Amino acid sequence: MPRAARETEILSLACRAFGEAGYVAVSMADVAAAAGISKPLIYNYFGSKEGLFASCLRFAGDLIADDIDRTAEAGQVGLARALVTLEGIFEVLEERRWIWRLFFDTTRPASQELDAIVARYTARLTERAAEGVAEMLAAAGNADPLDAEALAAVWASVFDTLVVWWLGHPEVSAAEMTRRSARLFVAVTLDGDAAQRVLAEVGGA
Amino acid sequence: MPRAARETEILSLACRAFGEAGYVAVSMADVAAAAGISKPLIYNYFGSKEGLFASCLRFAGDLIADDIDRTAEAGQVGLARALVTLEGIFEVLEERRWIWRLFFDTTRPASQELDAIVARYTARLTERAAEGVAEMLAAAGNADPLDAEALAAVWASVFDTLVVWWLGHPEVSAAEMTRRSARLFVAVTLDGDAAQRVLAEVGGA
DNA sequence: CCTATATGACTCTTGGGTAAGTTACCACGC
DNA sequence: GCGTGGTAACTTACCCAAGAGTCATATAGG
Repeated sequence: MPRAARETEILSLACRAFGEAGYVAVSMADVAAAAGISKPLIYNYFGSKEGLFASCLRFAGDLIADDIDRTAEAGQVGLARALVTLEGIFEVLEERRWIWRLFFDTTRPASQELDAIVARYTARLTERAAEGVAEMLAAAGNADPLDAEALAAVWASVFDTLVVWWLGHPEVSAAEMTRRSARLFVAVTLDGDAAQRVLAEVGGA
Repeated sequence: MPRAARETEILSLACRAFGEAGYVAVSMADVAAAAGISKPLIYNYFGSKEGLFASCLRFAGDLIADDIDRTAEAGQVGLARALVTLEGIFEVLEERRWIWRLFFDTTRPASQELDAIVARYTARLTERAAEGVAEMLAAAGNADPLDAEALAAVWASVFDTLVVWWLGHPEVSAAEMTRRSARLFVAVTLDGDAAQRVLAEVGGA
């Protein structure tokens, strides 16, 4: 089998393995066995386990980051923007949901190379998140920079949680997830009066 | 040093190490070095790495679960309930924030014993979360069980994210975090109209 | 015959776990 | 007071499995 085809196959299997089980839980022998080849061939093509993971990140990153940029141009703001972004993510991930988790894998080794790749791809995502969060806080008359930081973290984790929940429910389609997300946002926002009441109680500025 | 005192010291250091770095990233040699003792002593007192982690979970669980029950009795519903719960958690964790992460450590080995301990302590938390989520969805006229499941997951991750963000900002007090959380909830809920507009667009039931 | 594809059979490090022994302390009979 | 034995606290030096990474070698197409 020619190198290019073999590399693609290995990469695809590795993405799934890393995404589903996490970096530490996947051994090079596992990947080799899944691909029906021997370990040295993977080392020949990808150099190291870290190198293989780096290739997975680049593959997944190109897929996701482009979509984030695309949906950001729809011109929505606030929660509507969040929902449009989610819709795009669900569509892109439909047949390869596990690649999402590569970027949130806490078991990957602390290496400058991997950090740089993750940062490169998440930069666009976090930038878009920061824009969306800034819109929401501005609408509420809130200019606290730490609030913005915390809210961006919360949004990222909401996205992550919805995708991970979806991973555990393979029968649910991307379109259904989009509708579900919208329903959940509506349910939560309906309770806004309660939030303001509590805010007044705890004396929040 | 007598056994009880030594055990307490090891446990305290192990909780911090596991909580901050995660199960896989902490070696028994690390813990031993931090405690200024040798590895076999830890094995003598805790049996295994998993046993040590189990003890950490029990220690942390007793602290947190009691508080969840306490705040649940305040009788709040919906977002107000979420905020009261968060307030209690922030107070309890003030001086040992890292123990929160023990229960969300995805790098722990898949063992029946650990699963049981985590389940025992999180049962109360997830039960309370399910109640709160049900209240919110009922108010929105939503009876979809999968929506409830997904929203409970989202809430848990929002709590987790806020605590983890707080971990990274040691100078912020528990009271400040409570106020911050309330402000963020208000900012998000203000945008409810947008959510309903999008829901109509995507055709959500 | 030469290069790309491919492998079996290694090495070496990491880290969980253990066997066997050493020291410190304390109760107790004299 | 003081040997003395027993036990709790503690360590050194090791074993062993898992898994990352390598080397010498084999085969097959141009």
